[in-house]
Amino acid sequence: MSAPFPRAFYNRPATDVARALLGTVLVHGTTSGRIVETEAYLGLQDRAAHSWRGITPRTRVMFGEPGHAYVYLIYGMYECLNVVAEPEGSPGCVLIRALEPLEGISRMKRRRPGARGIEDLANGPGKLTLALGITRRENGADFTRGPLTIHPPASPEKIEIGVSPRIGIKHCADWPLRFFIQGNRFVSR
DNA sequence: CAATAGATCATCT
DNA sequence: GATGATCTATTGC
Repeated sequence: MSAPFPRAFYNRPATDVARALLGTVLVHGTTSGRIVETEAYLGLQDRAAHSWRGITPRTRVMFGEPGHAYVYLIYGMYECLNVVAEPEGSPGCVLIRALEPLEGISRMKRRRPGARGIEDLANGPGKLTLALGITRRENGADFTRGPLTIHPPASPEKIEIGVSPRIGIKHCADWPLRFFIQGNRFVSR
């Protein structure tokens, strides 16, 4: 596997990072998956973003150095993984919404007993954190160092990027900030 | 198939 | 004290 992306990869607008992450490989321990769906959250202008009001204990990492993880608990039960983008002080981030499982599939199945097939293992933000064993312990982790890392695709590929409004939010519900690999069967519904 | 309810808690008002 | 960047099971056509 090639080296993780350098810090500079993450140091640009959240929408750019969201598109660039499609097709890349997220690795945690012995499990990995190809990122097939992302959403951008912009920060102060974006009322759907947790960081829109400014720094709080929870949103602190999003105002920090790019290339770190922001993991939070949603609805009291599930955790969601975000990649911090943009220069320090600018709180853009990217929610990872779906993965195509690559390595450690038997382990993922064990962590997700309800899943019917490979498609259901990580085709949603709460599912992929369970499948890869990512929890709030990983909040603030550095994607350039590990054990949680993101790598370029193993082989070059051309993908077609689909765009739509984001899922499950109330504010700014019509902003086209969700990106996915067109036609991929591991994208969430 | 589509719609809906329930689980469950950290975070912010 | 209200509110979610969700998922699953269940109900109703």
